[in-house]
Amino acid sequence: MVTLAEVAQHAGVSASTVSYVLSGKRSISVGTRQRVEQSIQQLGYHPNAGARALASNRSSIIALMVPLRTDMYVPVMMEIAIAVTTSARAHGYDVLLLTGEEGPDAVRRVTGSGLADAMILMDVELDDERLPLLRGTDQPSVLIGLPADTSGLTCVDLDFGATGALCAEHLAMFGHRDIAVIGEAPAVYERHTGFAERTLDGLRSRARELGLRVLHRPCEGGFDAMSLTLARVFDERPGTTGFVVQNESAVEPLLALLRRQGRAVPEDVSVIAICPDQVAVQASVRLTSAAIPAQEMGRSAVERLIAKLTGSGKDEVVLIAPELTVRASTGPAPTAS
Amino acid sequence: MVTLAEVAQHAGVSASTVSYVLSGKRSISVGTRQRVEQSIQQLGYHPNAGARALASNRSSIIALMVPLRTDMYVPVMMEIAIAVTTSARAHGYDVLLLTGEEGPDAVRRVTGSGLADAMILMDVELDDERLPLLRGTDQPSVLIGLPADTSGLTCVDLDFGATGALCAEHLAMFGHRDIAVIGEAPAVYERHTGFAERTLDGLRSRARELGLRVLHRPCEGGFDAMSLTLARVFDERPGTTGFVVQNESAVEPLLALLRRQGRAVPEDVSVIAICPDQVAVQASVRLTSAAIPAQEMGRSAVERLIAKLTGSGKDEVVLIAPELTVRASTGPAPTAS
DNA sequence: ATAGGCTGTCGAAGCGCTTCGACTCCGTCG
DNA sequence: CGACGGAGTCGAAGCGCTTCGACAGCCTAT
Repeated sequence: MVTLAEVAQHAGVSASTVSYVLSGKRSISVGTRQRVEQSIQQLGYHPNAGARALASNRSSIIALMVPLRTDMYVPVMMEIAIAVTTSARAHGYDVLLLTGEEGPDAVRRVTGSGLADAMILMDVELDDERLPLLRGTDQPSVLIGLPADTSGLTCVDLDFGATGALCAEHLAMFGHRDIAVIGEAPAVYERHTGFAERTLDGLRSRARELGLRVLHRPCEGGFDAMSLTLARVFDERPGTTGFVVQNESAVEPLLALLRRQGRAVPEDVSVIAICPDQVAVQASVRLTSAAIPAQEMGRSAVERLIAKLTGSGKDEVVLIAPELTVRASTGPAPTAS
Repeated sequence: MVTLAEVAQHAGVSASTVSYVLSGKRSISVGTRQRVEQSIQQLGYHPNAGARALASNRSSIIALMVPLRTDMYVPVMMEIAIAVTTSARAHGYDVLLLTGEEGPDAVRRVTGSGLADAMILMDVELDDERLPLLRGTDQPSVLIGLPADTSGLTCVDLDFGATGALCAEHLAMFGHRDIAVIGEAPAVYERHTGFAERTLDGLRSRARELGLRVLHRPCEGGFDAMSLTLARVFDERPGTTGFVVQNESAVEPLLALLRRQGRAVPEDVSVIAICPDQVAVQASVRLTSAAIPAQEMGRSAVERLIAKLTGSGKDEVVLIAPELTVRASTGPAPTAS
C-alpha cells in the first residue's frame, strides 16, 4: 500500500504539501503540484479512507436506509437507490446500504461511529421511530417520504395529493362519473406510510369538486386478490368506468380480468396507474400513468443532503409535482346506453 | 463523541483493556468485563469506525457492485442486494453500494483506499474488465454470475444450464414437441452476460435428447416487441405449444397476446417462466416457473466471502441447483387434431 | 521451596492522514 | 529603503483505535 509519505518523498516535498495538493485547501505552486500529481500517478497512490476519516472527522459516506420489505414498489426503491448512489458519487460520496431491519439502532450505530456523514431514509412512516433520533443529532439527514410531523426535518417526496387530484381530473375530463381506486395492500395502510392516504385524500377532494363518485378498495397484489376486489367493485358500483391503480402488482391482474370479462380498455373502462414510466410502457396495455419519478427523488434527496453538509441548506419539504402521461389505457367514458 | 479513553477512565482501567473487552482477543476477568460493559452502556459509547479501520487495517465493510442498468432483472437485483446486506450485517459487516458506472475504476478505488475489506460483483460479463484487477489483488471477492474463465475466482450463480434442461424436461413430460424460448433482449446477448447462453445451451442439449424442437428468439421486454416476436414464432413453427420465457418483462405481454389470439393457457399452450417465485405468483396466471433464488445467491455469496476473510475458503464455483415449481401455466400438450 | 507457565492488565508505539502555526521568500507600498 | 503581507512550504501534533511486549500475581509440578 502506497502512503502519502511515500508520495511526498518521491516528489521531494513534505507530507503536508501532498495533502494540500489533494485537498486544494492551500495554494500550491504549479511546479510542485505537477510533480506531486505525477508521483501520485506513478506510484498508484490512493488515500487511505480510514486514516482520512479519522483525521478529518468526515467519512465521505452517505448512509441509505432502504426498506427490508420487498412487498411493494421494488423497482421504485431500486431506482431510487441507484439514483442516490450515482448522484452521491458525483459529489464525491459513497453510499452505505442499510436495511430497515435494524430499525432505530442502525441510526444510532451509524451516527455514533462516524461511519457516515449523513443519511437518507426511505419508506418513512407517519410516526417513524427513527425521527426523534434524527432530530436529536446534528448529523444531516433527508427523508424520502413524508412523516406526520416534518418540523426540523428535510423531506423529499412526490406530491401524492396532487397526483391523486390529477388522476381524478383526467378521468373527469373524459366524462367518467364512477371511479374506483385500487389501493395498496391493507398492510400498507396499517403501517401508516402516508403516501397511500395522501393520494386518496387528494383524489377524493378533487373528485368531490368535479362531481365524481369514488370507491376505494385496498388490494394485495396478485391475481386472486385482484379478482375478489374487482368483483366487489362492480357489485357495489356496476357503473364504474374508471380505475386508478396504486398497487403495481395489481395492474396486470386487473387488465387480464377486465379482458376476461369482455370489458375493453379504454373503450369500456379507463385505467390509470400510479407507477414509474418504465412499468407503464411495459404493461400489456400501454398505460396512462401518473409517474413516480424515482430518479428525481433520489437525486433531489442527495442534493439537499449535500447542501446541508456544505452548510447551506435548511430544513424544508420538497414535493415534486406529478406528471400524467396519457397513453392507451384511458379514453372517453362510454355513453350511457 | 465518547472515546475509548473516556470509557477506560470511567471504568478505571486502561484503554487497551477496554479494547480487549470489545474484541475478545485476550482474556478478561469477569469483574473487569462487567465494569467496562457497564461504562460503555452508561456513556453510550460507539467505537469510531475510521480509527478502528486505521489501526486494525480492516473496515468491516463489504463493497457490492450492482449493475447501473435498470433494464433487466430489477427485482432480482434488489432482492440479492438486500439479502447481501442482511447476511453481511449478521456477520458484522456493512455494505457499500457501488454502481457499475465507474467500472474497473471502482474496484481500484475501493481496493486502494481500504474502504472495503472485500467485494461482491454482480452482473458479471463473460470477459469482464474487472476480473484482471480482482486476480491481481489479494482483496477477497465473490462474483454473482459466471465469467468465461473462473480460474482464481469464486463465483456463485444459479445453474442456468440445468435450469434450461429442467424446463425442457417439464415440457417434454407433458408431451410438447415444438417449443419456443423467449430470451432476453438482444443487448443482453451482445453484452455476453453468459447466463442467457447457458440457459439456452442446457435447454437445447436436453431438448435434443428428448426429441424436442427448439426455436429461440431474443426479445426486448414490452408489449410491442413481444407481439412481433410471437408472430414470428407462430409463423415459423405453427405447431408450437410450449414457451420458456427468460425475460421477465415479456411474460405479461405474452400471456395477454395468447389470450387475445384465443389460445388458452395451459390448455392450448404451456408457459414456463424463469423468474423469482414472487413474480410467478403475482402474474395474471399463476406461472409454472424455474425459480431464480435471489436470496440464496446473496446469502451464499456473503458466506463465501466471509470464509475467505477468515482464512478458510478457497476459490470455487458454486452453482445452485434449479427448482421448478409447477403452477397453473403448464399442462399436457393438446392432442394433435 | 523454586522454576515455569498461566491469566489479566497496562503502557506505548504506531496506523496514514489533516491541519495549525510558523517560517521563508518575494514583491509591493508608503 | 524598510516594513508588511501574501504565496508556498514545512514540521509536528494529534485523530481514536489496535496490538505487541512486558509484567505482576498466582498456581502447579518438580
